[in-house]
Amino acid sequence: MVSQLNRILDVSAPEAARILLGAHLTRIINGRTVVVKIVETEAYDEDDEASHTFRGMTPRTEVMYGPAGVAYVYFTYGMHYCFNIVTGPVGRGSGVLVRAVEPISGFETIITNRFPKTGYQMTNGPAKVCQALSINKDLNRHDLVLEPFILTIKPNLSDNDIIISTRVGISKAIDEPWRFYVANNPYISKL
DNA sequence: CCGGTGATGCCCT
DNA sequence: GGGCATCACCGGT
Repeated sequence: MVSQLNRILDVSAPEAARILLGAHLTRIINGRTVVVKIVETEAYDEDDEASHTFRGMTPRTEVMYGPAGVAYVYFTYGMHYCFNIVTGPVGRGSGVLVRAVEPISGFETIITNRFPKTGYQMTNGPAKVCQALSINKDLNRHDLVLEPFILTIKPNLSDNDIIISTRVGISKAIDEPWRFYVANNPYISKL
């Protein structure tokens, strides 16, 4: 079945990374609702050396080859999760890493999940986002039109409000301009 | 304020 | 067995 979300994100990873800026994520945790706005993204595509899909499909990356609008959650550095949104057509191993979000509501839950961090430090990094929203391996392959984790696309930001730069924390394809973030937003992971 | 580094487990070669 | 789409802390400035 093809959802509206599925259709909107059935584009290249960099295009999807732009579209996803400003989108909302609604996460229901123990009956409490948390809403955040996506403010920083990175695109990863299968002909991209830095992508998990660069060397082809594996059990871990199979989800990235599936329909757009599904969550790809992976575990890294022995202690952190990162959350991606699958993009592109079925058969294309591509996705967008959510690197930073701005809390919109449900502050108490976020504060609890990120204690003792406060303010911008709560959600200005990909693993921090996962901790704040209680995202772990259980949400891998989750369809983001369904509770308890829903993605809502918002009207595109104007180009003036989007900064493009190189990606963070990778050692290959370090010059590709596939990181996107909202201009002047204090939750950005780094300048 | 900034750079270096330890923590810690899973995936893939 | 190497390396990792990270984070927080520590020490020197």
